[in-house]
Amino acid sequence: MRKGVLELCVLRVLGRGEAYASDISESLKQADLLVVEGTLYPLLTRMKNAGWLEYRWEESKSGPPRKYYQLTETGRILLEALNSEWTAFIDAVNSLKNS
Amino acid sequence: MRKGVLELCVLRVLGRGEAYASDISESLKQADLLVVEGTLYPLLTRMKNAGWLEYRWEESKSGPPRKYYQLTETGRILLEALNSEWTAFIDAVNSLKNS
DNA sequence: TTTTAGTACTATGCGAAACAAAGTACCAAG
DNA sequence: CTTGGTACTTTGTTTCGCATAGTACTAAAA
Repeated sequence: MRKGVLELCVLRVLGRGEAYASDISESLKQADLLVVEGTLYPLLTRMKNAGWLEYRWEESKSGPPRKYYQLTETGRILLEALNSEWTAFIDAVNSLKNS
Repeated sequence: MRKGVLELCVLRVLGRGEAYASDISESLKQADLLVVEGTLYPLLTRMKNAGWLEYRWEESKSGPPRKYYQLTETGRILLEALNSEWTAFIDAVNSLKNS
């Protein structure tokens, strides 16, 4: 059911500031949106390749270095666009209830 | 973005009474949800095979006979379940906005 | 009567997305 | 130097929306 909406979710999370995969995963989890590694990592790569995200490496004290992602200008514009699309979509689906 | 939600849409339309493919297509179109033949027919077949829908043939005066679909009991139960899932999902995604 | 147009359903194949599973690599503690 | 935890990568599978082409039935035009 959530297919295609995860992009919006990731954009919304990153709209609050930069984060690396585990941060994002944790945010989604707290919103009751469970996303597994095999979904999140390829998704982030796709979004980066599309020019919506960029990242910088940062060393970690407890493990390998992390990719900290943040929105690009394009990503910010897309976020606004998807926000509108999302509300329009909800309205469309909900208009089918009853009547 | 609408992946996996089309099922719910079709269930909602059929929740209002039996209909054949073109009826359903028209209802979705009026809700601003454009669905093409190549999507709708396989979807109806999948849902029928899953036991959520059943159909009866009816002759038409202007063309080949039509499959009039209606919800099965299983389909009605699923509709209720997906309605709940849908609102929960909306809440989850919207909880990511701001904060 | 044969052809054409419109409607309804079927069949095949493609591409993208979510996911599972296994693997690589880095670090710290024992 | 092995073990466990963390972070990212790679590969393959399944499902779903969609495009495309095809079959079949009816009615009206040529």
